[in-house]
Amino acid sequence: MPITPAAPTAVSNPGRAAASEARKQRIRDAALTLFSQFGLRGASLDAIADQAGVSKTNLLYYFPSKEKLYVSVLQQILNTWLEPIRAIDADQTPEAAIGHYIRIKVELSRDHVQESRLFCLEMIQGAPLLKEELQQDLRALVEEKSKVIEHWIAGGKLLPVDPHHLIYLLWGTTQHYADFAVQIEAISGKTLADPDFFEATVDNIQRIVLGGLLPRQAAI
Amino acid sequence: MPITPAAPTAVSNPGRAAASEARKQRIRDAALTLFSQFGLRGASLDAIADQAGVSKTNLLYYFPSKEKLYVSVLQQILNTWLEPIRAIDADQTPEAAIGHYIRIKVELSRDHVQESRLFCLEMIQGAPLLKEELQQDLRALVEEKSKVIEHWIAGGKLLPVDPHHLIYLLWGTTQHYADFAVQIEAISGKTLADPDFFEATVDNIQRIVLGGLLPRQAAI
DNA sequence: GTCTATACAAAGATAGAC
DNA sequence: GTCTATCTTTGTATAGAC
Repeated sequence: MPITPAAPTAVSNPGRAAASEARKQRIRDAALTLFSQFGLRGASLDAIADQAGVSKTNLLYYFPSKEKLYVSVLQQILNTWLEPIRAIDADQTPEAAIGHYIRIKVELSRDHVQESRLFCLEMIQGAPLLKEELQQDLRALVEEKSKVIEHWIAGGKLLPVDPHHLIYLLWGTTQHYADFAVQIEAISGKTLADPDFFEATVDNIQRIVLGGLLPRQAAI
Repeated sequence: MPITPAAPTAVSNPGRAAASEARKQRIRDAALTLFSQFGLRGASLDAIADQAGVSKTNLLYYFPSKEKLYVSVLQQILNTWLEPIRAIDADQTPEAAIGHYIRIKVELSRDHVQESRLFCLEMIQGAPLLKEELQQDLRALVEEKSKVIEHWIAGGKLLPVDPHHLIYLLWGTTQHYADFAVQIEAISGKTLADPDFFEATVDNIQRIVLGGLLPRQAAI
């Protein structure tokens, strides 16, 4: 047994740093659960510490303040969050690229509900802690992908559409399944955890966005 | 001067009830502002009273507890919120009905940002105070309008689509402009208050949803 | 109806022992 | 690194005077 995770003794214990990081991650996970439900102010350190299985004092040893903890959680999310849009590439057909993007985003809504909700909460509050990064990184990323979409349109592969609004529609529509899951469950009686409902969700969004609702006329 | 709004004397003063209701409404408005930003727990009565221009004690005279106030605010929202979907009617063409619905909902996102956000917050938290009404009224309403959509599909006026998912797409997409306004402003530099941006938003959503993105083939 | 004063609990954060 | 005890602030709510 080379590693003793609970060893509280000396300084340069092998595995000590790892154990410390593991505990920090446990606290972040608990924080995500509570922040995503009640927001920064609404969640208490008491409740977070309880959920993480540590004492409040101990939590404050790892994260010196509530806000530091909150920022630390948000930071982790942003990385996950911008991944799918990065994958959009001019070499793909728009059908494949957008269809795939929809699927990936619905998967995110299924597998990372809490992240989606915390992100949403932060936006609703005016994103005081994320505004900078939105205006820098995200804006640049969207601009880059908008060019790809315009390239498709110029090549006649896509009907004319404002790329920004297309992106907003894709975001809004897919995130809705995470943020409003309660409403969806109240109405449809299903969640994305149900494989059939998941596939139906992806399929319907893809069909509406790509093909539209109105029957095609015979003429061009 | 038959009406003395500030008269603190007797009981059956004419205009007394009206003045009382006006003050209650001012408190509700202030509560909406703060609840929609920080949630039920995150908003303090102190801040709400301050925003409404009354003392905290006085606020508690009109609304005996924080939760009562919160519920009172939510109740008002729900009515506004279900209005647009009620207007959907089988006698319209689907193009007109859905096109109009999109416009109305984007108007809501422009004119009732705070309501949209508070509704979103409540959903994210699992809608503890609204779940009942969602499962009853809203579910029935959606079921009714889904029949209209299916009627259109059966008549060949609409391509086959699951009505529920269509409704979720319309909700998600339009509300996004209220709830994620900060993000949109960070990227596009515009808000729905800008008439051009408003029209572009309505137009693009309508075009994507009704017409789709892929160019029509020559054949049927 | 409105105010001052206050009770009482919860919550963030620190001090210091071990 | 972890714990107990404690300080301080904030926040909901009530009592009672005017």
